[in-house]
Amino acid sequence: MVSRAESAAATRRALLDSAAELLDEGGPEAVTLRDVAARAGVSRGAPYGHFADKESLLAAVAAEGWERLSNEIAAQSGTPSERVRGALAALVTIGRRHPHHYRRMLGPPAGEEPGKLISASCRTQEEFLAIVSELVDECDVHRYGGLLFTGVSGIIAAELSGHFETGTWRTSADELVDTLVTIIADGRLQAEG
Amino acid sequence: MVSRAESAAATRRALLDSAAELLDEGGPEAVTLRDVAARAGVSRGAPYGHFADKESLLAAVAAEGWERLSNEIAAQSGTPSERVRGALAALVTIGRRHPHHYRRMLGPPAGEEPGKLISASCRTQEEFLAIVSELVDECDVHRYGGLLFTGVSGIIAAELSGHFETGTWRTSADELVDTLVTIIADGRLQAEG
DNA sequence: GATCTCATGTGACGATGTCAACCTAGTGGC
DNA sequence: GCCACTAGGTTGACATCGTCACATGAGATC
Repeated sequence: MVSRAESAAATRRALLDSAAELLDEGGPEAVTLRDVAARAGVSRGAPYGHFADKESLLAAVAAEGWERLSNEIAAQSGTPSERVRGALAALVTIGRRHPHHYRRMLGPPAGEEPGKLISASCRTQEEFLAIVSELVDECDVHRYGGLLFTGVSGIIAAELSGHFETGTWRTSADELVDTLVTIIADGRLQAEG
Repeated sequence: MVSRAESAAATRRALLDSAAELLDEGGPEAVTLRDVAARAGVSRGAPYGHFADKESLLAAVAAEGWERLSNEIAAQSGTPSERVRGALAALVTIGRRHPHHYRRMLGPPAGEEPGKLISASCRTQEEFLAIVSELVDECDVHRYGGLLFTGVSGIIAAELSGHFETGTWRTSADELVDTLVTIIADGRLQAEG
């Protein structure tokens, strides 16, 4: 026997997991509220007891992606330079392993309560800034931190859209990420031994 | 009296324009094939005579966005540095004026014939690279050109998602774009007088 | 043990993408 | 100048989907 609260929490969790799976497997158009519910073992109407609508459910999934990235960033070790590279590598990895999830994270906040997704991304970015602050001058933390994060996001987004398979750039996303980090972190102001 | 070919071409154009308008006005979820057709003055089924499906129509709209950007890039004048900044400013402007259109352009190629969208973006990026090649060493053109383009894309994408309104980065998209361009074009290798 | 309270199940409705069949007005051959 | 042809356009129909109002039943509260 399970308490009603436990049962509800389990359902909510199952809905989030099912939605994330379907998103990973078939992209946004494969995420059907009906399929999500079915995979979670509940009926069509059950999700509405936990989420306002489909977009809110997907926003919650995206928010959890930010949480995971935040944890991975916090778990980095080594020199500041290594940790910055590691944090950005975690972002890159999420983008490659879960492209649809990644796009949801970086896309426009949807659903009711868009603030939830925004604040989740904020916490992650603050986590990243904390590492950057050990690497560059105080006055440059936000400028270079923001440039690193949003720049790498753009590079990976371009990769996911196939912009490196065409031969136009004649380079790889990895090389661009490395170039960006090197220019900012190592070349521009080598604040580390 | 109009020839059949002219009429068909006009219908196709009206469909593209209507789709672009609806996309601009209400975002992707507001783009209904029925509404597009109605605004274009034709019936529900008419679009299928010109596009394989809804995604293909939106891909064609996105491709036209790349074409316009390509023209704007080609129209830049001044020093190489000014033209690079102008080209990137054109990208920024599209993102701000037509955020939904912008996201479609940079998003994953959808619909049948994804190659159409890819090749359109390629042409635009080659146009950009042509300018960059006047600014940096030959061996760095693709690396720095790609970094500039994808980096600025990411900065603007972050802005469109509200990541600069939260105070986390404590800076603006404009400053990040300027910082990136300055570091690469002016600071790193000032190949221009 | 009676009642209450939610989480969930179910029926229904409107909207939408898509297709098949039909229609119609330019088009080309005689 | 007439006629069959053809491609673009219209209409009806269908499956699917998000969403809501209502019913239901099992835990929670007294």
